[in-house]
Amino acid sequence: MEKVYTDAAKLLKVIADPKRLKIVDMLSCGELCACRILDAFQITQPTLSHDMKLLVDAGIVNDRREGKNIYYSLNTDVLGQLQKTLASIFTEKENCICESHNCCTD
Amino acid sequence: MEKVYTDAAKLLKVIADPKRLKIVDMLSCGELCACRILDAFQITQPTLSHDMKLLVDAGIVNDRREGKNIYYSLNTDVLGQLQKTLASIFTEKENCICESHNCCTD
DNA sequence: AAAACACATTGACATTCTTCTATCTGTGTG
DNA sequence: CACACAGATAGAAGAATGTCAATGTGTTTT
Repeated sequence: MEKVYTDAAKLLKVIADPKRLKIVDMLSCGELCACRILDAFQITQPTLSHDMKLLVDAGIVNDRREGKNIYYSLNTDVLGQLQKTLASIFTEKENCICESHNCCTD
Repeated sequence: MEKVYTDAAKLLKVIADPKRLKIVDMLSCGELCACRILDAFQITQPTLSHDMKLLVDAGIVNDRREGKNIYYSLNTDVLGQLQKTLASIFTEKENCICESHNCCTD
């Protein structure tokens, strides 16, 4: 499968979850430490840790240690790029990704 | 979990797959029948049928029968709305979804 | 140094997703 | 009407995901 699709799908898979979507929304207002995020959910600490790892590994979120705490923030570049990719997939255009892959020719 | 997130997550889960992302991209260039889509992939007919059902059930794709064939097309409204929701989740704004749910207050 | 705190990792279990084979349904054709 | 064709549905097996309790790791405090 073409890299455009597999790359975008990997990112989408990570945010295709209400919990992680809410985490991204929270982080869009600024950096937050894990404990603050945990407060907003009814999940155990390991579960949040696992979700944060998915977000960080995907490059969607950055992490930073400050003393005992880990602070998370959004990687807006990655999210911005994802939005552009989706726009290009959702809409027909001159430089349609579709055409460049010869998937719409008769 | 807030409806904004669960609703968006449902849509994202459906398109968080390279195959279905490519299908959406193909459809962005115009209506296609199932057999044409099937040609672009190395999957069996029931597998495609299952994927198309996910897309149709999510409201992302419309289906229409014409004789023996089923024609699929994009529901651009749903995708447009999804893009707006994502934009509102990814970026901090006056009317941040986040704030309206009291998840970023100290 | 020992204890406490914040978070990560491990391992297990249940759920969901993916994809297949086999079969069914609806539509047109001889 | 019988047959062929396009696609849907059912059922099953394996893979991936979500979540937890238990434990490990790094950091600060006493």
